[in-house]
Amino acid sequence: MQIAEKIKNVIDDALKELDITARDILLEHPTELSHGDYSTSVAMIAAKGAKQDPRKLAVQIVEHLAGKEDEDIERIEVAGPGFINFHLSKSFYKNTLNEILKEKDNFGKNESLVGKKIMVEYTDPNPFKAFHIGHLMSNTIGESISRIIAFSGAEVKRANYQGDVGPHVAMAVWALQEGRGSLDTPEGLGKAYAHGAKMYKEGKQEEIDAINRAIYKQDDKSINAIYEKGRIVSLDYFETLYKMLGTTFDYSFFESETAQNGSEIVKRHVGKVFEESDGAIVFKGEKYNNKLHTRVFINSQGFPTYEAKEIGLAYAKSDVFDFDTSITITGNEIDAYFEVVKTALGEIDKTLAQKIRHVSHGMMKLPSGKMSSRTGDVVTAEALINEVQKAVLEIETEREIKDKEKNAEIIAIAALKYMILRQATHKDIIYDLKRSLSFEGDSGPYLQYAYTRATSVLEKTNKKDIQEVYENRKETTLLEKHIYRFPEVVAEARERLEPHHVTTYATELAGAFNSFYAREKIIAGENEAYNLALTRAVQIILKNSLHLLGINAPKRM
RNA sequence: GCUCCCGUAGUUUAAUGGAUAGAACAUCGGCUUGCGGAGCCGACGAUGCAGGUUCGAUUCCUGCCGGGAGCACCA
Repeated sequence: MQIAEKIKNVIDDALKELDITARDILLEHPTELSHGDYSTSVAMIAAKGAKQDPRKLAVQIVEHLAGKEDEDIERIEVAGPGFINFHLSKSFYKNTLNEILKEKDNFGKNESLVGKKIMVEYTDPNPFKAFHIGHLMSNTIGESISRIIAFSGAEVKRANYQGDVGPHVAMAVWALQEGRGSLDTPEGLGKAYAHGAKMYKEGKQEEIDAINRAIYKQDDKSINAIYEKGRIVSLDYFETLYKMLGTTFDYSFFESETAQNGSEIVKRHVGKVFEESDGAIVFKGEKYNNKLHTRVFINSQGFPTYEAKEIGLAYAKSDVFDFDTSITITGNEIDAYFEVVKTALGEIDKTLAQKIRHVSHGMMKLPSGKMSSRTGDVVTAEALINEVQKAVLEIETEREIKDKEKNAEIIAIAALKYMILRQATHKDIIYDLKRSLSFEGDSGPYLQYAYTRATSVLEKTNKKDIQEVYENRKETTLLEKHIYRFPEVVAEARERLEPHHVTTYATELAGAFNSFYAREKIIAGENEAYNLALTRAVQIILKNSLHLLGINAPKRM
């Protein structure tokens, strides 16, 4: 049984003996470590209903808890205005340590999602356009969420949805026909797109619309040739990025595939769900919810918009994988549209709509101003990675590392992913170049560094894989108060779909380990066996944490 | 104008309604026998404003101020 659950049961028993009813017993970790490992405020909450002094009630509860201390719970006491604090015992710490040593890569897993099928859709870059920081955010967050729910036992399928048809593609193809940009490289395509987007506004709308039509219909050989080649160049390029970032998709969906079915479904429901307006087919969201607004699903030219394609996508997904939940990860700029689409889908297929969940993340902002792939004023993910990698290589010059380039790339990606995963996902990130090139303090490299240190210590002994520890230390360390909490952190990150809980925890653990490392002599010290076991436990948990964040844990750096 | 999101040290941020609001960067002051200084220890420093609910509010509610995003044929 988990210790938190055990403590709750003990409290529950005492409350029953006192004939006090409490709906939920809230257990928390006091911020102040001297206040113990767990704390509950039940007495203060119950005192209200019972019209008693909270502190006196807490004392009464503790009296009924007397004798319930066992090998795990060392001490229970009343503190402050009526908190009941639980201090765990050395044997609990030792047993947990042994559990970690035994579980290794599995430590922290839970079974709360066993049997559940979950599809996670993320990244969603558009062929012919740049893969920019926004896509890096979606990829980083989506990969981490996928791993966190897989750690909870779910069957996870990763999906990517790419916009390979639509006006943006037509703009690029038009510009390529004009000899702008280049069909051979992703940068060339990006330039073509930027030029086409500019010219669309400057009088070339009709020509570009004609190309858009031709791409949908696939009826023009020379356009098809440009389109096909550009599409492949983009997609191949994206694949190299996914490899670098550590993502393997199970499914790739394309707008060219969802467009037709989406259109047909929308058209079938005209009159009931959708209606015609100014030649377009729209959904009047405000009729269903006053927070929603009207959106065009099929435009007056007969083309499906993002909204109709999204309807097609929902069915395409459920055709290939009978999911219980489908999570889509996007920037929060589409929050309003997504709600409209979901509401419209709910009118068509309530069951399907209820399985769909949207997780939106904030925008990456540059101090210099807004990014726009339309004007070509973008920071691509690749350029960003290269820049950070260069800074890592400078630090690495004096180190003896096998493949410095690759190692620096791993560290650079860690730095960037950490920056994305360190805060609540819905908040905007202000990208600070100077900060992303600094690897001190809260950072991906800081976590990796703690991991390499632990690894290095263990490699110096012949006890890389410690099985069990028997003797406890005289004094418990701060580390022991951290390591047993990892499974709780994973559970919380999963419930809220918020990876930053893992990031924060891992950073605290790394900090505690670095302090421990500075203070204790680990090898050949007074508590060698126990300290080595603690080092091994930290190594295991940091590795598992980094895994959940989608960050590599190098042995050297 | 309407809708949604955000406002915490100089800066970037954390905190299931709980105790003295936790970190990091920057600034200032320290750390050689001990295993990786991308590290450690210390100092300074914060909840936008005004009400309300509560034993208790950064957290919930209302209003205001400030920032961002969205509001019909782009995604």
